[in-house]
Amino acid sequence: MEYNAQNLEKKWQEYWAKNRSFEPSEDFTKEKKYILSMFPFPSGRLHMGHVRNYTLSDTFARYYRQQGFNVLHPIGFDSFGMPAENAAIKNGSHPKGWTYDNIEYMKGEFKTLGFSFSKERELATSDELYTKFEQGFIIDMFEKGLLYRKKGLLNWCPHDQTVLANEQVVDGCCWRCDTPIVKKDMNQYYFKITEYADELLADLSKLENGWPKQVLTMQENWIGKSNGLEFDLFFDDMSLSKLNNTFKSFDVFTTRPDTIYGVSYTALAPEHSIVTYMIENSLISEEAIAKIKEMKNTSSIDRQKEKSGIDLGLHVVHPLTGKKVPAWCANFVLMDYGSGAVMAVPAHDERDFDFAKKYDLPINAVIKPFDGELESDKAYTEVGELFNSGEFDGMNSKKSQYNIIKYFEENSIGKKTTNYKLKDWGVSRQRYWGAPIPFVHCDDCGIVMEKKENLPIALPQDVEITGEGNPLENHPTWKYCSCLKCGKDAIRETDTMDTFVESSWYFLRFCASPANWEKEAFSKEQIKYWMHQKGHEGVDHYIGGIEHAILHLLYARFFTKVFRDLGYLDFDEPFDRLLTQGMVLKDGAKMSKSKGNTVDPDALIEKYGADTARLFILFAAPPTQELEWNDSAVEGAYKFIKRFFDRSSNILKTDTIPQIEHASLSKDEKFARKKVYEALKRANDVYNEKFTFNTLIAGTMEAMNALNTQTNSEVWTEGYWILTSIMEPVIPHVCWQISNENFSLNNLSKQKIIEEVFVEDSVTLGVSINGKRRCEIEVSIDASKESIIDMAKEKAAKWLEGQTIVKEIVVPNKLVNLVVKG
RNA sequence: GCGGAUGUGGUGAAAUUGGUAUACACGCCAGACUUAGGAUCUGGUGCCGCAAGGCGUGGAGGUUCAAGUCCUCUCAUCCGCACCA
Repeated sequence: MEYNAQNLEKKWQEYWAKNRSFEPSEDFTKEKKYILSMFPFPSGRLHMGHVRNYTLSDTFARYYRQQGFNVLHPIGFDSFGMPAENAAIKNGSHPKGWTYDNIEYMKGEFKTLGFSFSKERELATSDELYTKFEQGFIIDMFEKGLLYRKKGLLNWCPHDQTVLANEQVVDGCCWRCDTPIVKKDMNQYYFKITEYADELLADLSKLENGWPKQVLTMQENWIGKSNGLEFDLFFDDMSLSKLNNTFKSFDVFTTRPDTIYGVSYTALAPEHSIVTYMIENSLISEEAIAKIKEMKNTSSIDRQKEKSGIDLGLHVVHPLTGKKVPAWCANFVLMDYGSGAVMAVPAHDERDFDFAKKYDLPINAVIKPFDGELESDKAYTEVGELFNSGEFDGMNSKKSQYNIIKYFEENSIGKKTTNYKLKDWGVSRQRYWGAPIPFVHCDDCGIVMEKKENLPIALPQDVEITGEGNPLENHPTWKYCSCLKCGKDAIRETDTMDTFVESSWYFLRFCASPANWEKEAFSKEQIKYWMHQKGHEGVDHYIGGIEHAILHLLYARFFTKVFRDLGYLDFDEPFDRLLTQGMVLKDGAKMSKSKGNTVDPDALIEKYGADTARLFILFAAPPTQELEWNDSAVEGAYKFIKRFFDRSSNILKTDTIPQIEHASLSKDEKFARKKVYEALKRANDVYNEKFTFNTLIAGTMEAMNALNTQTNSEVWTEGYWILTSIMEPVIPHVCWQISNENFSLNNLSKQKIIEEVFVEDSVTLGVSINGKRRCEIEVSIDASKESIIDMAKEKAAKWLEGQTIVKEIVVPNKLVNLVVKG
């Protein structure tokens, strides 16, 4: 029979659907595996990155099913978000229609790719049922004080007309549309993720064995913990009266308390409250005010280009020396880190040095190298010996930090503090296509939570999406309601939630039995089973792109900890093992529509079939590496499958694996068996530890090549019994076909390794002289060391002439090395 | 600047973790079958050299009987963060 990918694949896809082949069991006594790939946004159709992602998770899922595990391999759609609204504006469609049409199409693509997802647990985060439970969690978090509303300076994208979280600002621009963001003062809801900063950082150590180092480092840097000294700088009398006694002091933070005696000025952020006060009360010149205002309006990128500042004409008193130190306003001081003010030590900090040089401020060195001279043309930032530092003179600067902090604490003039770069997560968005925030604003009662029995607060369908303003705000009736406390007229919150809220708990929702979907988000028992087993917590294999290293993966970790503290679950981390796949490239660049270098999965499947697409993707590179697309290599994958299918005509039909008497076989037959079982060994290694599917496939190809050198049909049959089993996770359709025709599907299960095939009566050893390979010898497996050396000497006689052998090394089964002199 | 990775044939990549470098595949070359081949099968293919032989894992050293693998220095590329006090 001819290999016809299309017919054969369709047949098995129908079979799997009809037999509910991939639904997890509700039997919680079985050992489980939870395999999850990051769910897609329903943008319209799958791209190759998706295909790679889901091929990887599918391969794990199918393998573990064969091994007898109860496997949860769900999929859903991260279906709220801006593109649906943008499409609506462009095409005059409704975001909901656009989204759900796309979902239908993409589900069809999943099917044609043969992905073994659970159909019954499919969800879209824009489903009202999903919104209902999410809003419930939001209310819980508000009650616990983990969600709050405050007015503040926010990242505003003028193009998307919405607020962005800090994590969503990339190089000062919107992560989605690349528009430079501006700061806007407005009300916004925040999750108190900073309350978990320490735990989010500390628990990274629990992930060390399962997560890529790169991701751990990125999260560590993002949280950005630093320890240091915090203290107040007090104004001198003249400054006090200049400020009308409104401010007595301000707070500064430093990680270098050892440089305290070198402080020669202090600098405030342009947004600092003292600077604002001085502007409002005209305490500095018009010219200075204009300059500070300009600093504030400069984008963060431009602000980095050159340091500039204004002398505020104020002085503070140095806490240890009592000397007067000038106070400046400087553009390099950030308002949202620490207290928005710094002590400046130009002698030992590059930024402070640049600024001091520019404005001719004093530079007081207090640390010198242990040996060598201090250079005066740059800041000395290394460890050294303290001088000009009062009672701390002569100390190691690193060690002195402890003593100086202690001195501040003992004298109640400062304290040890920890600062984080991580900010609270701003979650409200001024857009329509998102989950409404379930609160009501009452003139008398303030923010009032919606009652859980009223959930979901669903989106109105009859909206006009114009791109101007918030459609919920503009809707004629939706926002008008009555206060849930006092009954008076009230206004519904019209902001919706950041879509990252949905993706922060979807992996928990998948644990819920569809039978209880209406009733509850998930149950503790279900979560316990799927997320917690054998000392491991979380999803067993989580697979997705590195681009989520911070955003999604940090938020999901935060939610897990919050849900734990709310009593919904009892573990700390959501993902036990994380596999970050590499990008899919073509012509050396990331596949993208704008570059016009995409390959359409649908067209590929139509031409070659899903098995070919899957095989190529897994064979061309290990999962974590970039994958360079190559049309002729795709062709090669197709040819392999075809050969694999054609040669199955050598198999004898059987329901059990043939029992072969190894000793009676010919050399080629023995070799073929050895190659087959080597492939099996390698497969176990790859699926459980290494995940380098390219080598597993190469092993199968080697075994195929070896089988083809002999004609024993029992050896062929055994070979196919095993090879179709280990390849089934990779190229499922053709393997099910071959297995069904010949083995009644009995071989798609755990396979036993037979050790006797690896036992050989002779072995080829390489012979090296001084480590240089010269020739090889074939020796019997039980040959003595002496006889091996004799044989080696004989065979290598040519290279040994006139030489004295000084050392003889035999590495069993590998090589002989003769060390000579002469 | 800080942090994380990666450098192996013409190409994608292997190497049992210190033991015969380049498995497997793509490409290329030759042959067979063919009216034909962008089909199929067989063989060859690291580089230099007619050969003997020599040289080869970004570069330079080192440890070792033995180094792609370990150590030191260095170069290049990619990614992330970045005036974080």
